[in-house]
Amino acid sequence: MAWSLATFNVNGVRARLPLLLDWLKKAAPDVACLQETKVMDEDFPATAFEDLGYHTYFHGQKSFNGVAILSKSEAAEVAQGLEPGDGGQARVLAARFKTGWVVNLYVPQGREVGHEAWHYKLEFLDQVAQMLPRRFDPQEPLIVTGDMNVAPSDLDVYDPKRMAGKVSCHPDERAALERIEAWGLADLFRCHHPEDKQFTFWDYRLPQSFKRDLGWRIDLILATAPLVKACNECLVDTEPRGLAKPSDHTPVVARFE
Amino acid sequence: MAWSLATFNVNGVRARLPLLLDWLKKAAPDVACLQETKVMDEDFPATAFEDLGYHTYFHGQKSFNGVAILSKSEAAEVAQGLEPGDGGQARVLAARFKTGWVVNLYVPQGREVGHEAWHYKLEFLDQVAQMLPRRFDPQEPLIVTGDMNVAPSDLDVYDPKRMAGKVSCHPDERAALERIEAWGLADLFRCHHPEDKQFTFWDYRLPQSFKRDLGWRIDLILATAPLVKACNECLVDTEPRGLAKPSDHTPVVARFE
DNA sequence: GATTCCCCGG
DNA sequence: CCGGGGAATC
Repeated sequence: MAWSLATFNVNGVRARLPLLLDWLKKAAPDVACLQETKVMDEDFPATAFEDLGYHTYFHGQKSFNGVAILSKSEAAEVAQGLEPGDGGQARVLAARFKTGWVVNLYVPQGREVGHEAWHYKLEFLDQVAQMLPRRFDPQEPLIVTGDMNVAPSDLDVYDPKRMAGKVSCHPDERAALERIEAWGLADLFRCHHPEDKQFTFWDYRLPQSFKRDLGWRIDLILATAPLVKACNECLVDTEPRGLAKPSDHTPVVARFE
Repeated sequence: MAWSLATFNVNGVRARLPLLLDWLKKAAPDVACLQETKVMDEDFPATAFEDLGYHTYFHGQKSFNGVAILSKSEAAEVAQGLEPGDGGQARVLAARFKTGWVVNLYVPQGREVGHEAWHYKLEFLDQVAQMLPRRFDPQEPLIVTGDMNVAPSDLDVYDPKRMAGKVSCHPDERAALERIEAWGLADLFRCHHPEDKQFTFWDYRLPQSFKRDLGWRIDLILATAPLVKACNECLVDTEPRGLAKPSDHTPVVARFE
């Protein structure tokens, strides 16, 4: 049976609620992975999503970070956080459905290369790489998705020369992402669009960044072999970024047969 | 020639802009006196009002207070502040039109009876009372309007027993307002509606205050004899308080022949 | 530029 | 409850 999954860094679920609900009604993904919900669990607007027929799973904290999974079908199992730990930050939420496990990540942004936050980012990516073989099997259906805060290649940034060696484009970050993929995950968007310069994030601070398409592709849907095979489409839905009061990110959607 | 004047404590011009523009289009007062604009002069959204055919006069400060006068006709003279002074707070703006002077006041709220801010409120009212005979003639057309933060009588509060002696209902505040009126000003709403319990302000903090009509009449239009005579209507326009994202106040409108 | 929280003031 | 402002983060 066909199904679809989306990832969307909403930059505040509460601030994004009207836009997000409209988008869910239209796009109707079976599973939606949200990042940067920026809300404590007791304040998560669960009923708004339940009204649209979604089960809601969320792992938040005050002010920052926060991840959620919305799903039309109920999860058989849910897991929060990373082993051995993710520094008390709400950045990882996984849920098991009939279609397999879905791991939703909000990878640290890292501030600047060399900054303490950047070392934490590399450590975080490394912990993801270590967690995968411990908990999963690359032969089984698995999605690892979210805001990776890494542009996998120079095709994935608007100005690779200017960004070379900078945060999100640094070789150490790319190597860390490649180690995650090397275990047995493929970047679905890139599988289906090997040449496309298509972004998922446009910085608010860059004037007219979206209009001028000065962006980054850092929101990824990675999948193990069975789901790579089953995936018949993976696209960036650029519309929500163009609406009023947008997130700085836009959703990525994958469809499976 | 017939004309109309309105007073409206907007509680933030910028936050109230859509509602305010809609209301101005509908009600189309020739003169609108705004209080609590809460904006510095360089950030006053003048063009939005100019697009509706208003001249704009404003006297603001950062964060608090702030008064403005919008007028379909140009002012011949404009004066800010009180003599000898109003403590550096932007609470007074006067403008002279062909129809006479209009003095727009945002009287201090006073926090609590006995509080330093309350003494400042009494002092402010006293300064208004002293300024009137110094600058104006009660035989000439003059409007003194705005948020007086005083309910003139027990008819002007939802629960006079509970409010007796409290801020906005204290005898000293009422006496100060009466001294202002005694010089030669009449409360136009009360002239036209001697018995009506009609409010202009409903506190956000009281649950359902507007729905349950738990309010105060503290926004007044006072006029000298020639304009009392010319006034054929004075009403509270209750509609804006019922809309989405309302101010805690609603406009009062007077019409003159 | 746009979140969030926390403070002040009504 | 809601406005504005300031700090921190991305």
